[in-house]
Amino acid sequence: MEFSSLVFKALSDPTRRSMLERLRAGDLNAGELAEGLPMTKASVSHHLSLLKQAGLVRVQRQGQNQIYTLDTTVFQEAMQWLMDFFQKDAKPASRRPKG
Amino acid sequence: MEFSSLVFKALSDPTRRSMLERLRAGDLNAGELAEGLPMTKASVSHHLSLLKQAGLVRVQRQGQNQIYTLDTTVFQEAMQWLMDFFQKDAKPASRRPKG
DNA sequence: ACGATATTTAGGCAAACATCTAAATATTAT
DNA sequence: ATAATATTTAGATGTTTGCCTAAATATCGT
Repeated sequence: MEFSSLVFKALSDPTRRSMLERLRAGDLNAGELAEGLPMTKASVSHHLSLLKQAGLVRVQRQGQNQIYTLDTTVFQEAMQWLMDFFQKDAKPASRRPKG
Repeated sequence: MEFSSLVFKALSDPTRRSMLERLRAGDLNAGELAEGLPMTKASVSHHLSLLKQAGLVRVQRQGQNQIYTLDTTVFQEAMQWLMDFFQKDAKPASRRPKG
């Protein structure tokens, strides 16, 4: 699946957005991310997998825990796509390193 | 469905993103938006309906045609949500560069 | 009003999604 | 090696999505 589709699809679910928002305050492991959510840890794991696929989070094992961290690079790319809609004439898409 | 979910879900489909990108160059009617797309006009209409629901486009009849226009307000709101992930106001993430 | 054109709505179908339970994997402690 | 803990993966199920064809609606030109 296309990269942008993966990202926006990942962002289209309220559970996943809530997870991302909680990660703003600092890294959390899978169990912590599952706390307070009205679903099983298996389901949370599935959501995390989608966020990871989209590149919105990175994960790193620390003992028995998997620690999730925001990866803001992709946020920036999504933002850039949206921002382009405010430039009147430019041709769309085609991510390039700003030049 | 939640507003943000509607918006990101609308953006998560490549056909719909392509439509939005084409609308950047100027308003188009449904038929023009359907041109070159590998699907029926009925399917295009369905996509347009989702974009409209998300508030990403406005529509206005002109004779037999329905003219679609970008509505950048919602783009701005989505962008704001993404942008908040770069504000350092929250407690800084405890990230180790590598281990 | 009638027929042509533009577009949407309705009904149906296969694929994808969100969720669950159960089982598997990875790590730590004994 | 075994048990306990943390997390993911697999399999199942109901819902949603994206597409189609066929039918309905809206407008225009005659």
